[in-house]
Amino acid sequence: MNVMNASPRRKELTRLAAQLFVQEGFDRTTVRMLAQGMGIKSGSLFHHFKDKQEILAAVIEEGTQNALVIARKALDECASDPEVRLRVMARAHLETLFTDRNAHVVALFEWRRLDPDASAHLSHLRDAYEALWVTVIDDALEAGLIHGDRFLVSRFVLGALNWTVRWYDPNGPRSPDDLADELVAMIMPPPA
Amino acid sequence: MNVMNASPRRKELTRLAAQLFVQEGFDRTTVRMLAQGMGIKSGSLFHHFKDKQEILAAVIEEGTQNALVIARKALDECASDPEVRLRVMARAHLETLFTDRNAHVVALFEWRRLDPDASAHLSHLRDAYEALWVTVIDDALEAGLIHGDRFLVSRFVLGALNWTVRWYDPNGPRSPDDLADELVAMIMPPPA
DNA sequence: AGAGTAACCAAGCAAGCGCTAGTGTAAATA
DNA sequence: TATTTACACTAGCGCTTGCTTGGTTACTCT
Repeated sequence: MNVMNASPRRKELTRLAAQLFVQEGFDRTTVRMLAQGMGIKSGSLFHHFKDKQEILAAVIEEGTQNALVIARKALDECASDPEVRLRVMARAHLETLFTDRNAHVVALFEWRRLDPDASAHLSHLRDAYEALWVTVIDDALEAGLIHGDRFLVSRFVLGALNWTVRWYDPNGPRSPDDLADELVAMIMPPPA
Repeated sequence: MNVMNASPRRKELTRLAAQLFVQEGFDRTTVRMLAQGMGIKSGSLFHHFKDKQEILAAVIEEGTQNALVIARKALDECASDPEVRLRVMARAHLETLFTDRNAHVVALFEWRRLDPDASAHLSHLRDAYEALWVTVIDDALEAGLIHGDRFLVSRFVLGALNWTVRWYDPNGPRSPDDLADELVAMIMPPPA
């Protein structure tokens, strides 16, 4: 097997696996389907990945890592105004969600299929991401932009955003940024 | 096989199936696991259900039907004030979500596993339920309680509510009604 | 030219899967 | 009393699953 690293071939296979996992779900995606999509035979898969579980972990890891990087960058680049930061964070969330859609859908809906080791490792990444959200929400609360319990507000906002993958049509009239702005507007009192 | 009706035994088995589907996921739940949980042999399962698919459909149907009944009743019994109706609808949503938790989690996360026929049939139930939401949201918008696009607002609110099954702990300090009130407060301007 | 290595293939094993066929039995119905 | 019905059993068929084994090809580096 390949020594756990991120060979270019392995990255390629991971992207394709993400797509199949979204289409069929992890459990229904057989190693034979994966292999066929990749243009190789099923046995050859295990040269790149130790087992099927590891493919799932690779997909989720990439998605979560990207989300973290993009969110951090977006926050670094924007002004320190709490309202701007809230809007930027929401936009960044939807941006990753839809540019890296497959990986994120897998992360959201197939997380339970991870074995305990992989889950523990990836939980740290996800916690780091959610910590970003909490600071942004805290600032917005302190500035009086929004109101409510910090814990609940962040859960509700993340829920509303994550659920978009269930109904949002990227080919429709609205852009992800549009969506983000509408959500922020919904939880803020109307402009004076 | 039992003639498609809802015998008491079948209801009992359906409830147990819901629990296993939540614990393991539909695909990973084998007919042998179901049978064992029910205290019978795997072959005997097919006296009550035509096939595994039909068990899934039964679970989802019961959950969705209950949600519709409870929401209609709650709306019938409350005043016509848009704010009250919004709050009542949110409370009813979380009430079904957590009293009938297993069935609803299955409905939310295993819907894709339904075959086309069952899906088409159950879609009508779900659409009827969502139609209730849209009227409530419309009234709240018209009364100026909340603001935004009717379509987006209802999606965001439902997303935030549905996502609660991912993090809410019924044994924690907060009641579902509490949660519902907080969500409504979050999207409404603070009391004058 | 020779050694090393990454990528692949053909073949198939052991286990587990959904589901069927045929039978037994106790209670309800005629 | 005779018949039906509801529910359960045993046994296993046919198929798919994740994964392994042993070997081959093509390329790179010395």
